[in-house]
Amino acid sequence: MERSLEWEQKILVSELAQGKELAKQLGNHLNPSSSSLEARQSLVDKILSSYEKALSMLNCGAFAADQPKPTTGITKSPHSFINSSSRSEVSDQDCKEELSSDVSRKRKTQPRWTEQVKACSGNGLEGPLDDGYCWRKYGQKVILGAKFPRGYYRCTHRHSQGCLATKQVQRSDENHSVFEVNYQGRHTCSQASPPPVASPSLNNDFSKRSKYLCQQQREEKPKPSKEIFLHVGLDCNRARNDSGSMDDIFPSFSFPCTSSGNEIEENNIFTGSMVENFPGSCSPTFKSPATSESNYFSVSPSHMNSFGTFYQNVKTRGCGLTNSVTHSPTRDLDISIDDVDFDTTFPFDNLEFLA
DNA sequence: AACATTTGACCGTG
DNA sequence: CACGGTCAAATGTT
Repeated sequence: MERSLEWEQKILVSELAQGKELAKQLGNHLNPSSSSLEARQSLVDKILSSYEKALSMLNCGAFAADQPKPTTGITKSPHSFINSSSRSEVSDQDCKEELSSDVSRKRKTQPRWTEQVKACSGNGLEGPLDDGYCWRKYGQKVILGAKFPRGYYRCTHRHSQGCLATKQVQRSDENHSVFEVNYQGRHTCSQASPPPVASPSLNNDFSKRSKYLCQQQREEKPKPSKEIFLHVGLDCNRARNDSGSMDDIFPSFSFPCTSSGNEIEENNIFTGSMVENFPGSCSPTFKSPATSESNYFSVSPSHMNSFGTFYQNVKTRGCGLTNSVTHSPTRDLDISIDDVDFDTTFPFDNLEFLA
C-alpha cells in the first residue's frame, strides 16, 4: 500500500514535470509563425493528459491517505476535495444521508457526489455538458442563503426502468458561471451501461418516452463549434473560494463544449438541460456515447471516494474557441484503482478525455 | 398527443 | 417551525 503510494507519487511528480516542460514548449510555439496549429494543439493535449493523470492519481492518493480505504459500499463524506463554492453543506449532509437507511421522501441512500461545473455564459442553456444521461427536471427550490434556486433532476428512465439517479444543480453565488451539480444514485437504466453504441438508435427496450428524450438531448445539444477546456482542480484542499473566483482556485478538466455563447437565462438558470448531464456518471459502465458527439465526455472520477462517491471539480471555459477536438471519448486509464471498492460497475471512463 | 418544465403544496427531518 | 426534497397539476413545447 505505502509502496504503491510512493510509486504513484513519483509518477505524479513525473507527470507534473512533464506538463511543465510541455507548457514551456507550448510557450515557444506561441509565435504563430513558428508553429502549426496542430503542433500547438498536440502540445496542449499532452499537457492536459499529463495533468489529468497526475490529478487522477493525486485524487485517489489523497483519499487513500486521508481516509480509510473505502471498502464498503457506502462511504461517507465525499469530502470536497476542493471545497467548492459557497456552501459546504453538501458534503456534510452526504454523510448522514448516505448512512441513512430510510428512504424517505427526501433522504436517499444512494451514493452521492458533487461536481463543480463552470459554464461559460451561454453554454449552459444548450445543455452541452451532457453526461450521456437523460434527465428530467422535477422541481426547483429557492435555497436559503443562496442567490440562485436549486434545480432537481431525476433520470428520465425513472419510471420506465426504475432508475433512481438524481441530481441537483445550483449556480454558485460567487461565480455565476459555476454550477454545483450534486449527483445522487447510480444509473440503473440502460444508459448506465450503454450499449456499445449510443447512437440514436437505442430504441430497444426504451420506452417511447425515453427514446424521445434521449434523442432530443443528444442530437440537439451538440454544436460542434466549440471547444472547452476543463481543468481538473488541483487545489483540492484549498480553502473554498473565500477569494471569490473559483476560476483561480479550481483545477479543471478539459472537454469539448458545444455551447455557442448564448446567454444564460438569468431568471431560470436551470432551464432545459443546461448543466445537465454532466459527467459524473456513476453509472456502472458508462461510456460516453461512442457517437463521436463532441459534447459527450466523462469526467474521470478523479476524486472518487468510494462506491461511486467522489468529488469533482469541473469547469468549462473558453467558449469560443473553435476546434475539432473530438478525441475519443473514452480513454483507458492506467491508474491503480485496486483499492477503491466502488460499485462493481463504477464507470471509470474518460479519464483522460483530452489526453 | 406525448413529453418536458414550472411552480405551489405537501411532507420529513433537524 | 424552518428548510429542503418531492409530488403533481398546470402549462409549454415538439
